[in-house]
Amino acid sequence: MYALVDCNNFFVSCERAFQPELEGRPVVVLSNNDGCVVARSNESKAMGIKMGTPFFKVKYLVDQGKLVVRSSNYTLYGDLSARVMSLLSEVAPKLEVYSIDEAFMNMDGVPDGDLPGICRDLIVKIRRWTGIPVSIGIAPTKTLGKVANHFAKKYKGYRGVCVIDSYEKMRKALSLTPIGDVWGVGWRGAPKLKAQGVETALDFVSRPSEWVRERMGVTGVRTWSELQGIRMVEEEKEEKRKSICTSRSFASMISDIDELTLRVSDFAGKCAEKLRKDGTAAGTVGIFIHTNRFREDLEQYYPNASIRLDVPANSTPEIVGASLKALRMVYRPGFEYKRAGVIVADIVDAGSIQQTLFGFDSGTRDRDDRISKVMDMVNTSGKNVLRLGTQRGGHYADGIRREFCSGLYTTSWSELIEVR
DNA sequence: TCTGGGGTCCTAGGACCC
DNA sequence: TCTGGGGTCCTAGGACCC
Repeated sequence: MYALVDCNNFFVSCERAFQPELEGRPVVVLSNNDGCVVARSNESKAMGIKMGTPFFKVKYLVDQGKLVVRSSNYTLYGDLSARVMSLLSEVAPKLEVYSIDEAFMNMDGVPDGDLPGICRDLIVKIRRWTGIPVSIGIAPTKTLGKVANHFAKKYKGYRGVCVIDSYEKMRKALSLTPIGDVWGVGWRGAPKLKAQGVETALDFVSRPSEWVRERMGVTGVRTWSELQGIRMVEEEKEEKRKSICTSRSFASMISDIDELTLRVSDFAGKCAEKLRKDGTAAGTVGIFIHTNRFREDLEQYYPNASIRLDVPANSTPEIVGASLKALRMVYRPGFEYKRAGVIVADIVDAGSIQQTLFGFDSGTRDRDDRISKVMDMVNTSGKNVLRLGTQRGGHYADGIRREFCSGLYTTSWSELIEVR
């Protein structure tokens, strides 16, 4: 069986873990730039605030004292996530961390009858040791685990743990699950299915597989099988990422190439760091820039460009250099840019890099690799203390609005000094 | 005034090969 | 005017997830 562990309202719960006075109050956490709502407490959900709502639309509630708001604090969330995951790994024979707030425990080998008890104890322990409330869904497939988890969250009677371990329970659960709530269906898929008379997950599995294949392709059939207890979603192998993206929206619009150069350099430097941390190198470096899609009064332009490297690289000078070359290919003056990003792809293991036939570039490569090594040694705190001349005069997150940020409860003292 | 960020997989269609 | 058949690889874009 799988046990899907999902943290309840994770970002809000992290804020509450260190600010107990927020307990019981309507709370939302905002995205970067304090842009939109990305996490809600049960109380703010009950007020009708939707996921993704732009903050300016609910600001009046904050002004009236009816809603508490926090800027997102990913350092804090990452830290608490690691603590929760480490508690899970003590119990699970195999643990797959699926996202910052979610993990699949593969409980194969543990007697089914023991699972509810183990999970109940785990919930209490996680709450006590980290302050984070979690719910657990137990089922033979991951997709059914998701279904079970929904019930565990929704109905208090389950005390956080819901099990689907029989044909009857499966049918019952599917009949109570709207098709749009099924993992893998999505907001585009649901209306199409409803138009064909499929309202619930049970309606869905009652259709023949060919019917599903025609309308939803092979992924649809996978979901269809999983809902009936047939494992189709594979175990995640511990593989490295195939692409890495660092992108940000700007607090205000930018049209100057020099200013864009600073931002793109920073994003590229961050990508290079992530590559080195993974022990990989990228064969392609791409950038994109975007005008503000919400400003219909302004002309829009959203080009992208990429550079193929002769030899995969992960040094800051090489990645930054390629990104700026790509930027110059597509930059056009006269536009107001709101967002930019760097994507590195065609990722390979750093150890397996083949030199070009004649090795013309090996001189600068060695130098660039040494530069990067030193940068990593100095930049241990995650802040760009040491950086290239083209990189911005600070951390890559400069120019990002964080008006409602709570304290840095779990970050180290040296970081604290730097942030102040 | 103000609207996030980081991933994966699948598919259709074009380019190219014989 | 008429103009094969079959295969692979790559890419962009769509859809989905958190």
